[in-house]
Amino acid sequence: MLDGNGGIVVKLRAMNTVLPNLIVNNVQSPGGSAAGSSPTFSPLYQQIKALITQSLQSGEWKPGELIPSEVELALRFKVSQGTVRKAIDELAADNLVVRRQGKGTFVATHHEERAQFRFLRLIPDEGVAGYPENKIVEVKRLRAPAEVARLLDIKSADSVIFIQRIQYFSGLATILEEIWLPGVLFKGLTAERLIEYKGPMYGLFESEFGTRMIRAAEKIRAVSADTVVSALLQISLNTALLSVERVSYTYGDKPVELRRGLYVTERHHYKNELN
Amino acid sequence: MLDGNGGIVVKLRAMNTVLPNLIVNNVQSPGGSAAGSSPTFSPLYQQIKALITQSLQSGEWKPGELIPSEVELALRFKVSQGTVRKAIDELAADNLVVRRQGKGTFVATHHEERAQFRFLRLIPDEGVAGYPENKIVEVKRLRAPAEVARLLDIKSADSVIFIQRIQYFSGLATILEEIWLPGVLFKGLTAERLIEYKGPMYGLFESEFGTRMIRAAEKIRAVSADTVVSALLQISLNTALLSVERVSYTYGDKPVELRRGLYVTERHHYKNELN
DNA sequence: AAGTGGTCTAGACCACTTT
DNA sequence: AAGTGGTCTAGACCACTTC
Repeated sequence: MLDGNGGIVVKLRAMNTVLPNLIVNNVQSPGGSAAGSSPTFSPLYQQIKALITQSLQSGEWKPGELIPSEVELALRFKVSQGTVRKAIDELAADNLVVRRQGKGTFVATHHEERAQFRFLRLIPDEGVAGYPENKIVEVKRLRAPAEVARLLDIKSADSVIFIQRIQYFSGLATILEEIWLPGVLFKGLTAERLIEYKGPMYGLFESEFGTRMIRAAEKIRAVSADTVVSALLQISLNTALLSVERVSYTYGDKPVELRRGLYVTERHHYKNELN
Repeated sequence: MLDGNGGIVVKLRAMNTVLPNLIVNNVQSPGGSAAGSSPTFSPLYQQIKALITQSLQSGEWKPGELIPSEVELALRFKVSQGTVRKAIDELAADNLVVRRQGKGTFVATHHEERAQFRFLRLIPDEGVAGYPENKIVEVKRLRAPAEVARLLDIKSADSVIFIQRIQYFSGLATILEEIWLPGVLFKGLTAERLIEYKGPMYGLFESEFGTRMIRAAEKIRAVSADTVVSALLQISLNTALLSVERVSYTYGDKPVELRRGLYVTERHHYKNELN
């Protein structure tokens, strides 16, 4: 059955008992346009990527930690270093890990300068971006409103945590934000924890609650400030504001945060790069 | 002087006269921490990428056309196919080319379904996105205002083309847009050309004026509709609108378009993915 | 059957960091 | 000196498209 000298060896290796869950490349009998070309095919490096992602999700390697070297992973998965390399390339492109030449590959974390502005796109028109002051207005638990439950993919009966906060840039109230989190994932989250914690909220979620946000989708609109909002942000009634609705996802494309921000854009703007 | 058997051969090849402009890896004499580690170093695949980009920019291969195969390019540049492959991988990630398995690699073009919504991020809240109707309000030539000249990196004395248009989604005025273009690059651009041309404006720019937009940076704010704007968009005075200021760039990070859009976000939203 | 991009391997050497 | 990721090569085979 040996029809090559390189590729087939790999397939046999991948088929052995060390990693029975690896799906192997389709080896179709020649000439057979056999019925149903298997739809479950996936390249080896994608399978390796999925396995590494599982280890990230399970916490085998925690945010900020060093993961095994490419050589080690290649031995572990019984594939070549090049295949592991391609898997890690994609994980790095997805911002799940960070490569550092000479040192190794690290699990990405929200506790880093470079990660700070990935989810905070409001930039001062002039000067450099600073991290805002944070004022927690309210924290409470309640049953999920229908719309919140729908977007978080939970039941309406389930408990959610609601947070309202104001962020100040250079002392000026600039962002009014309302956040909904699934209660089951953020059990010990209280106003005290939020107030005492300095640094980005996603850092807190990652370190204290084991939930890491890896991507988000935003819907942006322009709205007018009503009386409640204008009082909280200390602006005139009917001031035009950016409304930013965000759904954040963790591993497995699972939605774990719903957020609505109202941004004052007198001296700031939302920055977006189209590539 | 032969201290290896693989790598050094490549370097010698790269050093030959076929491509004198290729910068070769630093080959430092062993033991010599020689003064001034050359700061102009760049990996081979980056040099290949730059060479291919030059050919794209010069029009050797035009938008929509097939570029030479990886094997051909490898022969032409006297490097391995793998190195060409990595260069093209990055060009594909930058949306400068599109790979199609079994067919080849094509120069990206704005005349494609998939490219339509790369620069148009306003999405209907419900239903599927359709391409808007276009109404040209005004086209004129004038000397560049100071701010426009600054952003387009031209002189204030230089001529620019100003376009004002309204876009209708499902018959409703939704986007009021003002566009400034460097006069020298868009000589024959008239209201007639714009009106008769069906399809995306960037397609027209690419096909008729040889200027291809490859990326853009946007600044988004919320503003209130004044009397002029509310009349043009047929909305109430002081309606909150999205203001989207865009600078678009062509090859070599050269700014070639300035655009300001005012978006009605009653039934639409600006969609953004944070990765 | 031939040609294209896509995957996978194996091995060499380079650049950078730490010991 | 040893270990890490980064670059480059060479060759095999696979998947897809076209002739």
